[in-house]
Amino acid sequence: MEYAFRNIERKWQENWKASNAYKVSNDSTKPKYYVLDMFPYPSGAGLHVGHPLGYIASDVFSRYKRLKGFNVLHPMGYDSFGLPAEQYAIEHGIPPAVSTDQNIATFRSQLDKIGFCYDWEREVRTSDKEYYKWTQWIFLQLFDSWMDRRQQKARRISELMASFESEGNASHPCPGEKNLSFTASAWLAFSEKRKAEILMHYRLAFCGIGEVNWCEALGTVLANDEVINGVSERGGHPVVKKKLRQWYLRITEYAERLLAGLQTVDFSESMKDMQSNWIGKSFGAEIDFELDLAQASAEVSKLKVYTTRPDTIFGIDFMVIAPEHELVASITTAEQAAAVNSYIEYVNSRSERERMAEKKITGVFSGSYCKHPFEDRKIPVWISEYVLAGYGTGAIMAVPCGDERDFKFANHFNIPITNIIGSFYDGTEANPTKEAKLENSGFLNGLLMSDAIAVALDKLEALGIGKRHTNYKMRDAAFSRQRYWGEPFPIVWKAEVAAPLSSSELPVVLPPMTDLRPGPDAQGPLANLPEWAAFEGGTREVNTMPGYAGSSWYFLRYMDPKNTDAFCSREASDYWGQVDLYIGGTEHAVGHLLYSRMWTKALFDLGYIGFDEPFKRLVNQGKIGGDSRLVYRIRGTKKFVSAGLKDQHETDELHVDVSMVDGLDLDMEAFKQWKPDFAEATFITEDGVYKCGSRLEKMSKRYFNVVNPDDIVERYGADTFRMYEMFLGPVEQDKPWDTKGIEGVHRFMKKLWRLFFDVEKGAVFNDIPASDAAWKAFYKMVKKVEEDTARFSFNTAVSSFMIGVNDLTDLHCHSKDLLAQFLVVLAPYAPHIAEELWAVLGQSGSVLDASYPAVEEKYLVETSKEYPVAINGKTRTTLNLDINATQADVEALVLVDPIVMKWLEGKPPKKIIYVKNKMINVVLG
RNA sequence: GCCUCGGUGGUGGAAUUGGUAGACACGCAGGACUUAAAAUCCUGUUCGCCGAAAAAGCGAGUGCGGGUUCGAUUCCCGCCCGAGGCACCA
Repeated sequence: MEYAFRNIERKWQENWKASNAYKVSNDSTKPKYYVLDMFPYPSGAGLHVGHPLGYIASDVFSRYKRLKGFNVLHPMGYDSFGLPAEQYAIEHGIPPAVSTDQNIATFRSQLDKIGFCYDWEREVRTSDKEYYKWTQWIFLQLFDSWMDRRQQKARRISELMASFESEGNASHPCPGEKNLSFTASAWLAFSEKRKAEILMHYRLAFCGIGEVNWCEALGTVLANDEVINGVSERGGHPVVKKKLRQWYLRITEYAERLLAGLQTVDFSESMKDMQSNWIGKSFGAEIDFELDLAQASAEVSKLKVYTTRPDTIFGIDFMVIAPEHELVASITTAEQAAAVNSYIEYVNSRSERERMAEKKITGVFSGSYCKHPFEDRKIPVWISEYVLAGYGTGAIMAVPCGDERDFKFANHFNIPITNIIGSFYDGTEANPTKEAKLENSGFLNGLLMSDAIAVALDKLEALGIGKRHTNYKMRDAAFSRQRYWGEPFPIVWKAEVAAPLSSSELPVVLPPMTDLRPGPDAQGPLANLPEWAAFEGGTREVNTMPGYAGSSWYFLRYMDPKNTDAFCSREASDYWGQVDLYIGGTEHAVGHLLYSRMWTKALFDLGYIGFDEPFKRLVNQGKIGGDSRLVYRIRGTKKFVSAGLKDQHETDELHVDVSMVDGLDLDMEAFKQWKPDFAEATFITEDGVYKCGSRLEKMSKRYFNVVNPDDIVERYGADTFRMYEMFLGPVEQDKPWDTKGIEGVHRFMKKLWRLFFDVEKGAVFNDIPASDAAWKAFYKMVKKVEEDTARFSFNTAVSSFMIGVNDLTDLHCHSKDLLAQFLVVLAPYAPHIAEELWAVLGQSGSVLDASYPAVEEKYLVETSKEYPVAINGKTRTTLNLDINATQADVEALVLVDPIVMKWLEGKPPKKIIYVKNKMINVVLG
């Protein structure tokens, strides 16, 4: 009987489906464990072999946990709103809902073939109205909340209003408009519209004005990476910045908690670093400098800068403000007006990307000066794009001797540099040290810079010209898109006031549309449906929510996916709690992970869930790269030259389909038939073989290096595929796909099969008790596999299985009692073959619910060990010793060992080091 | 520039706390079975030296240069290279 994996896998997949083997109950006496994969966007391209890597790892782990007695939640769904479906609709006239359904069907069939243990009854789709009803509902909760900074907790808007009515906003400074301050009586006197405006400045989901990349020709808003050199990627049309009404999430109010929460979760250090760098907390001061405006208007008198180094205040040689700074116009003098205007024009012509990417030094003098607060000197105010409007106050005090960018700027524009750090500054580059003793620094003279920071801050605060300030790099998250294929907002505009719908009016269903042209005035396609937009005497919000809306809370919906009364019952979320293990790629490091952490915190604050970090442990799977194959065409000809000879010609490199190449050898006939262009190709070969070049790169259709898991499963089976993906290397590491290597794993599967069946003899398993040696080999394997699985070292676990099967084969072990237990250990990795053989052995029930074998240590006890004997650290021989040998025993034996004696040359050793269970080292004199 | 991760045979990788470097595989070479192929099995496979060969031995060896240690892929210092992320972030 042969290993007929196709039949076996089909049979058990149907069987498990029929018996609801993967159904998970919220009602269980077992301890819970929640294993989550980052759900996929169902793209039209389907899955390639790189996608399932993380899914397989989480599946193995889920099955392992189940065997260890846990009630395991392991769901799957689709992040099915998104731009590609909308783009596809525009290009092919197929509505996003239709193409999305098709894509999901493809994904599902691909996933099913791999034999995952998902409970599909819990599937979620973010584009399903029963799902996005709750996305909208959560949005309403955020809209109806504000951050109480004193309590560091979100509270209801009604409580804020109550506080305004009794004491104005003195206790709760406005996050949206920093200088806003009013009394209780002033609040009561405000118009309803003004009140709404003020509240909007507090809400966690709020509406404001933001700049977008607007392309007139396409009539649409573009993402940063769709804009190249100031023109659209598609079509090359000009792109300008346009101010638009946009929705935002006030994630900045959670900056501190998002930072603090990182201490409580088990993410990789690099992941935590990425998030804290994104949040970008820094301590410093906001300092007001008095403007010395000789000729400009007197309306403005101060320039506020943010600095992390107030200790360097005496080293200021100039000020720089961002080109977008609100003071630009008022501080520009008449003489400088022309220069400033042309500079601003130049800056406007540059995309954000360009401004950030280039190292070019540009800027212009405004003509105005500031007064130094402690010295009698005037400081010129410059305008330059290296200062960003959105960070700090959009203005800096430049200290060229201590800051590299300031130094380069000063050099470029010949601004004299003041040295406040003596020999620490050599005149050729800035030195950002904090270790120097200050000079030329008035009251700070002689102080160590790191100490001077506090002294300077105290003085500035005492004089009322500056104050300590904690700054965050992170900005509020834009939450609206001028697109169609996303969640509609549950908001109706009435007399320019945003009115939330009530929960009972949800969901606001996305109306079907076939023509997805943008609406007028930079609005999304929904603006083209005035009859839909008109609602209750107002106009619906026609923007939609961004891709990350639905994915910010989906892990909660899996807990209670059918609930029609709540996004998830408190009972369900209390039972399942945090995601114990979250597996996904690093590309979501700052986006999705920060947003979902914020939503979780908000829902926690409002009392809807009992935990404020969603993911207890995060594992980032690496990417599987494609191994591309390249051919080299001699320029201007139809001649292709083999890789080894290509340097002798001027060639163009072309990707060829990896399926036409065996190793590096090109199938030349297949190549000629591949595309009409190549029909007449001729080849310069190396001994008759055309060798392709190779390159590791992203798996992508355009490189012809995509490998479809369906093909692999068809050829080798799901179990082999699963084990091979795990065998490839550590899950967290990027690695190339090499289809050839799968043979080894497949051979392992067949070898395993032969422990049960012989091609000629049929069944060979028997009731003969397994030998101690067999048990020893088995338990050694179990121990290793279990340890490795627990620490996500799946590749070494697979190799332990191989060693185990090799050992049992050598020992001719076919004992049923041992083999049955083997199958349990194997089941998480290769569930189909395990279930089949489990049934073959006549075991009761399903292997999925068997109990995991406990390692019997008695078989693993060693009485002796083969010790390596090193001379001066270099292993020269081995010595078999009793496990309890003492130092004296060892020395006696070592000294009579012929090899050791040879090295000693009759002299006594300086020292003999014996580390029990490890090694012996003889140190020569 | 900054942050993070990495660099080990022809290839993927192993070595969990400083203790036999190269597990397990792929590939390759040779062999067995076969008319042949597939499948399967066996042997070898870090490099160099010595040898007809085998055995044994010697030397080198985990990106490079130092250091700590009886002993370093592992720890420390200084470099080089690669991948990913962030970025005129004050």
